Amino acid sequence: MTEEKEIFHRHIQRAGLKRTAQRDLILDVFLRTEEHLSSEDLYNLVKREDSGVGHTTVYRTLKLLAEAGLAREVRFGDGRTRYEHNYKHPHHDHMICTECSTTVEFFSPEFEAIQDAIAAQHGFEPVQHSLRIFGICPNCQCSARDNGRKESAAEPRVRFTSAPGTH
Amino acid sequence: MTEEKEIFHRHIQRAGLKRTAQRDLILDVFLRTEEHLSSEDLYNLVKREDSGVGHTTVYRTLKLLAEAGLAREVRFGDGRTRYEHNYKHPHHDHMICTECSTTVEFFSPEFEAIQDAIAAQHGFEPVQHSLRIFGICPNCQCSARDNGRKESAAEPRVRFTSAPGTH
DNA sequence: TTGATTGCAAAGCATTTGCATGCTA
DNA sequence: TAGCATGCAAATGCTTTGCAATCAA
Repeated sequence: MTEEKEIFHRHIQRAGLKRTAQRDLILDVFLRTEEHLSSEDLYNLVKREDSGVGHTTVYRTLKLLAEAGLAREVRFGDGRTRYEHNYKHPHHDHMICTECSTTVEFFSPEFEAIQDAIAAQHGFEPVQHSLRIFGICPNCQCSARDNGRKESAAEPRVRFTSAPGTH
Repeated sequence: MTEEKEIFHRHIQRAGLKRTAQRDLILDVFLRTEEHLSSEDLYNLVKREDSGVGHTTVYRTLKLLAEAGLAREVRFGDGRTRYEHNYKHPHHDHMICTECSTTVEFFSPEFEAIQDAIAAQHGFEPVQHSLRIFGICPNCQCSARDNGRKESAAEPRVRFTSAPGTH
């Protein structure tokens, strides 16, 4: 954690920016929270410790953290940007429950290999990738079974709406 | 194409909806365009043929097409929803150029297999997935070389901004 | 005739920016 | 002291909804 702070301050210096109490606090709270935080989530957490910090600053600081390599943007399909730890949290992908939004992180070397192969096949120089598997988590599968499949074919206007996320 | 229209009308009937000239036109234009269209893109195309059609109708009709299984939502990381053909355009993933936004579609059976395996590993019932590989396309790699790497390390406020898309 | 459809205008939302004030370096 | 940072308010951009008028079945 101290290491991350050093990285942050070094980044700030290199970029000709300034160290401030807000930025320090925001980084601190971010580091203490092992979750996928939206700028608003983090804002709420930070506000608890210093109600004077504004949403804008949190938003801007998250971008700064991403620049510094400490945070990484993730998007799960609800229209909001989240951030996860990036430093010493190597690349991984996500599986997201379409029912309860629980997310599981995973890493598959085979995946990485195939991806590079595909990129090469098309002459692309790979930069990054985003893989999200949407599915129903074990928990929600059980609840569905318990509830005895509530939606059969009765409603007047059927909800055909496609599953969340992108394809 | 006639087939798609039948599917659409059948869907409309089944759902107790109504067939309208606007919907027919929107579907028609959509089918004629083999691209990833945002609701606004499609709106602009449709307007050329009937300036009376509103953006809202296009937007709503695209959702309808998705329900009917004719269109499929895709998101490439700029914050806008696009639609691509879904009928007789089996599942595939995308590779997106971070420079010029060119997209290449691809399909990898190995991928599909591994994904199911991963889902199973975690007890998830897979619903769908989204894989996007961001990279630099052959074309842009050349232009970069031609321009002699314009950005070295001179600018006052360096752009560390992370690559587009999610991770 | 009934109820879905349309399209305008306006609301929602998350994100981003303008700007006067406040603070690091 | 110069110039970056802050945070409020307001703008943005895309998406979604309210609603009165219109139209398909």
